[in-house]
Order: sequence, then structure tokens, then C-alpha cells
Amino acid sequence: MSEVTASTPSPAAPKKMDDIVALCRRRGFIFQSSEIYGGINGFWDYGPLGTALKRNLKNAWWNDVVERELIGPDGNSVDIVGVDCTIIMNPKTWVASGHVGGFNDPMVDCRESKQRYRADHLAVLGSTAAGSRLYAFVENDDEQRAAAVKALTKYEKRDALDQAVHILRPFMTISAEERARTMGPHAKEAGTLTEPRQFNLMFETNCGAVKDESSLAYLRPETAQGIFTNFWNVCDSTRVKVPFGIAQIGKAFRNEVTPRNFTFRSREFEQMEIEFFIRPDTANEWYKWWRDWRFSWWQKIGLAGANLILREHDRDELAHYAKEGAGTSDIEYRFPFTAPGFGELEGIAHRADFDLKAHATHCGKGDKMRYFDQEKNDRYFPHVIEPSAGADRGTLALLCEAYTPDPTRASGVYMNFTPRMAPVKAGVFPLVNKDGLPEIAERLYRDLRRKHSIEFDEKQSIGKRYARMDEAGTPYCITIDHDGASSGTATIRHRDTQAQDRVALDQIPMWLDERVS
RNA sequence: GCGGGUGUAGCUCAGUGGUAGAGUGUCACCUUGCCAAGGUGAAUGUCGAGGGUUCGAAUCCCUUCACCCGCUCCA
Repeated sequence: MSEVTASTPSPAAPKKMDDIVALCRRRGFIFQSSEIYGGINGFWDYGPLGTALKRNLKNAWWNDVVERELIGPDGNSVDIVGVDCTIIMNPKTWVASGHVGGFNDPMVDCRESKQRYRADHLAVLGSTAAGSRLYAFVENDDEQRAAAVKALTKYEKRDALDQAVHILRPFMTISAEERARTMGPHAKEAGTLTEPRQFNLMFETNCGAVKDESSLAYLRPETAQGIFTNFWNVCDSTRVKVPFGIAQIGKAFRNEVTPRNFTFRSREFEQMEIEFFIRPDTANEWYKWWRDWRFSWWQKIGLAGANLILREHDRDELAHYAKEGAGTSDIEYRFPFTAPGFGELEGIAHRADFDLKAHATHCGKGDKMRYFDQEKNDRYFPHVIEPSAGADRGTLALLCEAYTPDPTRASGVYMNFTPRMAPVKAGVFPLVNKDGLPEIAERLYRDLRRKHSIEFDEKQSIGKRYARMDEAGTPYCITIDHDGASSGTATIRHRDTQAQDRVALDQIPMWLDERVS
């Protein structure tokens, strides 16, 4: 960890994840997927309020990234176009990206040493004598092989050694009974190795009626490859010129070994990704600009406190595609379940030309697919700066950040979403359910609803209605009272302070527009 | 994947072998009228699931699922 940037040094509020999960369920933010059947590990559904919150987050991202003008480090407008690609792609995509191959292998865990080995790289050495110990070692590791031989000769009595027929076999071929008396390479006791297990993180499916090798397909484990494979299409069909970006919001799937921490590590999740294509010699300045702009964006939508940090990766934790280059950094949030540590919201990586080159090579056209830079009269594979954010993680961070315990108020808690992110922008209430107040309130409600998400409630006491809106995170509550009915005004209650303004009815639409847009 | 913990009403929980409960919330009506007020009434349970023991299981046993915590993993 070489660089940490925090906005303010204030300590994190003591929030309990269980309480946040309970509120999410109680108020309809997030439910367990297929809960009536006992749920399913790693999958979550959004309820009415959660769907609105997540949609607000995605809309804000799309709006700020693709639609609104953004000024880049060179003072020019940043050019970004959108795509929306399929979840299932030609399987060759995942060979080119490196997802098939490196992560498809059977692995063996050692319960004692906590080491993990490629099962097809392990071999065992031992004797055929009944019940004798076997010694596992990594085949191409001479040191381990020597250690295994030494351990074997030390373990077996000399006469047994003379008579015993020694075996040397791949670990993959031994039985469960033999495995139970096998010593792991780093273990002190026998029988600590698990059976070989596939750790393929990609979900598999079959495309077409026939289920065989030829129909095998994968659910995409990241949205990025849809962008890379469409790079040439976008160049040919639009008038984009490097530097430019392609943005996409979409679902991705990873068969995580251990889904954990509410929606933080789900097996089905949504990404908001930009692949920004640049000339290789401008990587540093674009990388820094994207990193800083993305950090300030998260702050702007409501993660402004000390719980948000920007963390530059150390060299040794860089991904295979980012070893050389401008760098990689994470925007991280201090979730209640990671505190005092942080969990990743977005990664900003300089992926160099790894992906475009890989696809050019695998599709067989190679250098012919280089980008032609008319201005410089130069051909090259553009480098890529990738800001890749998690929509579900972002939503979860907004929920955690907004959750504000307040024992002094009836609800005991309120959600202080920024108005732009709030699922409901305002509640409109008649103070009493008579004397013509409901009619006035309903007219105002219908007027405001033409542009915003508004809730109308005439039931029960006004305090109850305020309390419900506090838990939904609604920033404003507009109440028609008797004074207002006669003077053409209403009171507007501010969620965070509980203070009230009196505003003329005909001014309220504009008043609200200014604050929630 | 390993170890530990927890599953009973929307939520918080009580109930240790003998009729499934409380508070709170939700809904309706009355009343009141600016912060979950009061009154009356109502609805709501696969006691996580499956199996076993037993005359009888929310309760004991086995298996399994889900969630939480610590490891592991996170290309």
C-alpha cells in the first residue's frame, strides 16, 4: 500500500451490518433470491426501493460518463460511446482473454498448511506396503522431490525399504484411501489434502440442443470482453478517434468459491465499465486523470466521508495484464464487514494493449487489426485505461453510508442518501385526512409525479409517515396543513435536520427540481 | 474449502418432549392533528428443509440448506 487518500480523518460511525441487512429486507431494498425455497448462495434480489436506488446509481454513471460533457486532461471533451453486449459470447473470446486455460484446473487444498496446489502438478511417492505413508510433491520442484524421497526413506524401516516396491504416480490417480495416508508437501501430518476440485470461476452452459463439448459456452465473467471484441465495429461505424472510450453496464457471472458479505461478493453481479482507448505514450496522464475523476465521482454521489479511499496497487499485486504500465488503483469503501479494512468498489487499471492484441492474434488477423491514426499517420494497438466499477457494490456502499442510527427519532434510524440517489424524492401528505387537505395534497402529488418519484400517504399519524420516509431515505416531506390550505402553501420537512420550510404550492415543483436533479 | 456461531410472525425475540407466544410493525375503523399518540378490531407461521427416535418433536439424533464471524479464495 503505497498511497492512501482519505477525504477527512473522522472515525467511522459504528454501524452493524446485521442492522443494515434487516432494514434492507424490512423496507424492501434487498431480498435473498428465491427465498421461499431457502435462498441460493451468492444471489440477491432488489426490492422496490433497492431497484430504484441501483437504477439511480447506474443512471448517474451513464449520464455522467456517456451523456454529459466531460473535459479531459488535454482540455478537450472526452468522447465516450455506449454498447450493450451479450452475456454469452463465442467461447474463443475467453481463450483469448485468458479466462479459459489458466483457471480451469483441478486444485488440491491442504487443510493443515493452507497451501493450494494444481492437482495435475502433484505426484506421490511411496511403497506398496499396506498402510504405509505416501508423500506428495510438486513434480517439477526438485527440492520437494528430494524432501519426499528423504522422508520416505526415513519413515520406512530398512528391511521394509528393501522389500517394498516403490511407486511414483500422479496425484490425480490415487484413491481416497491412499489420499488419507498421503503427506502434503508442506504438511506435518498425513491426510490433510482434499480431493482434487475444479475451480473454474466461469459458469458453463450449452448453446443449442446438443449438450457436448462443441456446444459448450460460458456466462461472461466480465463485461470488458464485449467491449474489446466490438472495438473494430465501433471504430468502423462511428467517427470516434483515439482517445475515446466505450462504456457498458451489464451483468457478469463468477462462480465464486465463497460468496460472502451480503451482496458484496455475489455470483451474479452488474458491472459499469469503461474501456478508454489511448495512444500508448499518453497512458500516464490518462491513467491519473481517470483515477482522480472516478474517485471524485463516488464522492459526489454520496460517499464523501473517510470511508472512501483511493489506493494505488503495489507492483506485486498487479494483474497479469498490468505488470508493466502506468499502474492500477482501487477505489475502496470501508464497509461495516471490512472495517477497519476496505473493500473494492472500482478498479482503475492500465491494461496496455493486452486485450486488443490478444483478440487480434486469436481471430487470426494479427497486425492487420492495428488502429490507424490518421493524424499521426501511425498504426498501433491502442492502450486501454479501464475504470471498472461494481453497480451492486456501489449500491451496497450507498446503503451502508446512508444508514444513520439516531435514537432521538421515532424510526431509530434514517437513510441520508443524496437527493440524486434517493429512491423516493419527496413524500406528499395531508396533515389530516379531512377538511379538503387530501384533495390539495393529491393535486400537488400528481403535479410533482410528472417528473419525479414521489410518494403520497394520507394514512395514520403524520409522525408515522415521516418515520417511514426516514427509513426509505426520502429527503423531503411536503405536508399540507390547515394554514397552508388557506394561504396556498405547504411545509417542507428536511430529512436530515427535521427542520421545516414553508413554501408556496406553485413554487414547490421548481423548489424540488433544483434540489433533486 | 476449513473452523466457529445462528435459523420460531415483516422485524426483535421468548418458548428444552405435551394446544405455537410476546413486543413491534402491517391493515381496517374511530378519535386526534407536525414527528412511529390513543382506542377497537383484523390478518400474518413450511418453528430453514428432509429424515430418524418417541404415544407425542420448535425442543433429542442424523443429513442438508441459508446467513453471520475468523481463515482461504477473489485471475
